[in-house]
Amino acid sequence: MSVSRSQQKENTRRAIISAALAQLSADKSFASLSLREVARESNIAPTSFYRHFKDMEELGLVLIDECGLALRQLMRKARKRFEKGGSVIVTSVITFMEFTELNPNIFRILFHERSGTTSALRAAVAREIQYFTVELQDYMVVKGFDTEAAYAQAEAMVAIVFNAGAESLDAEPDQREVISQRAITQLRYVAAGAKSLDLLV
Amino acid sequence: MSVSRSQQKENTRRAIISAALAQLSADKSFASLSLREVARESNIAPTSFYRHFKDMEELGLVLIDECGLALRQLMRKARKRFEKGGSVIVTSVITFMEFTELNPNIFRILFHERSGTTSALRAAVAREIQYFTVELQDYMVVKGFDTEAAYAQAEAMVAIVFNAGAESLDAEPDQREVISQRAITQLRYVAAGAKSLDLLV
DNA sequence: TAATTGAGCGTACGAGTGTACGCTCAATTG
DNA sequence: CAATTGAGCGTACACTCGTACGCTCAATTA
Repeated sequence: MSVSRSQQKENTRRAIISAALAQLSADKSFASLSLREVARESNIAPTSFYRHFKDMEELGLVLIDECGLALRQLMRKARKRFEKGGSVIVTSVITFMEFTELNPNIFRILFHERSGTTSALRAAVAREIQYFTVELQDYMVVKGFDTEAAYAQAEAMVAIVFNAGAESLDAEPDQREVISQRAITQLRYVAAGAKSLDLLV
Repeated sequence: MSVSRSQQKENTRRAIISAALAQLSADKSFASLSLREVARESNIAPTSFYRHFKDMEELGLVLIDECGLALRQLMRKARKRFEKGGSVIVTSVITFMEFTELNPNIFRILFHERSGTTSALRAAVAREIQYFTVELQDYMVVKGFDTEAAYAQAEAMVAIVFNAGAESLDAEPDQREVISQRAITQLRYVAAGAKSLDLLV
């Protein structure tokens, strides 16, 4: 009945990570989360935390990684959806808004730590968003934009979508549809503007 | 040589407010600022703080108000500038980027508390940004857009400008120009897109 | 089987927190 | 001039926090 040692360690590690994610909410940011709180929630002694992470910052980086992973999966999902037909913009916004509704805390941690107090976390979040942006940029390049115009367009779109996501976090459920529709309109402005001002050929 | 009592009280109040603002930085958010730290910096006893504010949240709301005021003054400045001629978009972006460079902490508190942990502060920041957006919306309505299209356009522009401001906070000085130029490009996309898709007449 | 390893625990410490309570003493009021 | 008011202070208390240290005891290794 004995459990392998490394297996057990991995279990505890996962327990810590999910304990941390579970505690994050609208009223509890990562910065306000203490090592002891995480330890309590994962049913380990405070000092045992150090067997897995050097400090809270290291845990934070892992959390951001998890969130980034979720974001990348989201992108893949959106891509699959609109490859089956339908408007790229509409599909992307719908997919993204679904995501923020189903995993508000994952989105929250990204959005909050983006302007957070720990520069390592800020950098990590910036990297994840950059990844997201570059992916979109590539798509625009294929459509015939030069790299700079494609990046500007992609960045603007990401800013708009994230802004809508943030707005929806505090909004009443019946406002979400309005927010989505507006984001779609805004993305269309960007797409149409970029096309008329900067599309080559 | 005696100083009026209410005068003295107001002085201390101002001291508390500036002490708080002075302590905020890239590494110190309002949430991580303690009552005792503020008291120390303002040269009063911790308990004297309560003679002026019910708790830190009340101070936070006042700080957001101050920042909102600064933001509104900024808008007026931009307006004056471009009424003297020149591109509205270019002037606005330049004015805004000047602001974030000269008062990084004021911008930081707004940007950070927007996704913060205290719902009252989040609401207060949202209100200030909303004010900013509506002001821009009015301008678009005058240009001939209907109210909804004008709001969508204004909101997108605010999201883009704030995004650029946030980016510039962590950027090297020589990157600021690139960020500004990109923001200008992005705003032009929105303006051109909105014009071609939604402009009446 | 005997020795080693290492995850997890309990204790303990110093530092920092918010705030209750009661005092002082100068400005204000009557 | 006497009484009242209230900003500011010091003390004190009951927390929470991160983490240093040394132990245990099951899984692993040799």
